[in-house]
Amino acid sequence: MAVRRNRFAVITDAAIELVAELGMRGLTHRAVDARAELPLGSTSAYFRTRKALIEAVVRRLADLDRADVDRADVDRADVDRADVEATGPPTEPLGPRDLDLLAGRIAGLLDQWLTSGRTRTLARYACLLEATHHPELRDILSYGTASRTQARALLARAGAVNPEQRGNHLVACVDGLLFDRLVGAGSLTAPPPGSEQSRADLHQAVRTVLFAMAGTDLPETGDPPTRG
Amino acid sequence: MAVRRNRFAVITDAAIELVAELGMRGLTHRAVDARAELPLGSTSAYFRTRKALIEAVVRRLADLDRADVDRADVDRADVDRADVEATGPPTEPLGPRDLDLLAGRIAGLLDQWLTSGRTRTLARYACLLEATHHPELRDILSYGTASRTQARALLARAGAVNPEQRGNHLVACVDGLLFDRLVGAGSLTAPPPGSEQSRADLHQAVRTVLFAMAGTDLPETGDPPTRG
DNA sequence: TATGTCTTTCTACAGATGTAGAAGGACGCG
DNA sequence: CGCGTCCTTCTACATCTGTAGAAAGACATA
Repeated sequence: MAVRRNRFAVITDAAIELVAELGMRGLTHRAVDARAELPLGSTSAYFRTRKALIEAVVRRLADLDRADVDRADVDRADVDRADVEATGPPTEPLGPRDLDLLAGRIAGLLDQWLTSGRTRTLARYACLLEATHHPELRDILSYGTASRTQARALLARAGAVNPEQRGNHLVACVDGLLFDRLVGAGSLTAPPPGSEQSRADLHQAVRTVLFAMAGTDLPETGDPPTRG
Repeated sequence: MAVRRNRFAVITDAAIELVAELGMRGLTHRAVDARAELPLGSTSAYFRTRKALIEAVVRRLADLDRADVDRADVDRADVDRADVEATGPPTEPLGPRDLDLLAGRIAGLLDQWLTSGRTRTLARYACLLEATHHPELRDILSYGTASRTQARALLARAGAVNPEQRGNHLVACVDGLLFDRLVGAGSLTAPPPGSEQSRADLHQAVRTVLFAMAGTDLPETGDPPTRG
């Protein structure tokens, strides 16, 4: 059983790499065998049909992502610790300083997904697109569920006008910023990913959106980020 | 020549449909023939290699999208006509009313891409992902170039602090909102696409982001959009 | 009408792919 | 040790796919 569980992980991880590097088209039983350095036929034995293989990949991605978001736990904990003086009840409203801190943390998570986690992020988007024509995948891929929950709670605490709606908008916008950098859409002018400048730019964007969704005026910041 | 040009359009359009419905994996020479109701082998004759076929699809998508964005021409023209009294030079700063108008227009364009243009939008995202591992595609797919230009100009006119940067952020966020609705990520709670409620929600989101990026305070609006 | 040049259609074929089942082997249990 | 069960590996095969080239047809010009 332990061996079997391990095999599952080995296979799905190799599959994720393939999807990230070659797209959904590169996801074949034999290719996974080769990538995972398993004897030919292994993947086919574990996941008899291609659909089963894809589902396994999606499941794995969903698990990994959920763990990521939960671990990051953008709101809560440290924030309360950050402004210690306001150790009120959890409904204590978030101030601009808190939002600033949160923006930084969200940007950090995104940055991680763009650098060390780039493979998984690419695979995730590929699967999201795949889920468009395979509805059963969408149920597995509870995409953004964790982040959505956090965003709503966060905005509620910040006193946003409509936390449910705004939470969705926030997640969508932040995902947009992520995707934009992922595919390097504005590659001509954009700073190289992982650079300090890229990080700062991302931070700035997240900050702006977060404050907007929270319905709070942006506080004056010492460094109006200049670029170009 | 006219015939040939027509064939190109027929083939690439059929290919786009396939990509939208089945993903990149569904894009094969023979499948395109079938979909376009052309004799078997036609697509293979026009685009000998698969790479050539993909490039043709990407090229077509880029053309169609550019035309869309240019036609929409979110800024300019009507806006100047809208507040007639301020028929100043084109550098006349945009006021909140103008931004409101523009937000509505952007939302309208997005709505169109989500309903009647859904096929093309899906295909575009598939190609964007494909461009990740085929750099040569990225050059063709000048993704968001037109919209980015418009966004920068718009924000510059609105007096944003850093139009270049903010323009990119705006486009990224708006694309995020588009993608979110496209894949129906929050499908459980989201209103059905094309509905009036969906449109209103989208409008609200765009409005918020636009004002944030323009660095302008949101004016009080009579209808604080409630949902849920 | 004969000829040459395109375009279009058809055919071939090597290799990849999805899927199923047989063969082989480890391992615990009587 | 013999046996049954599960996991693993190997093999088979029908189908699909990419790609190339031959055959057939349209069409203008001499």
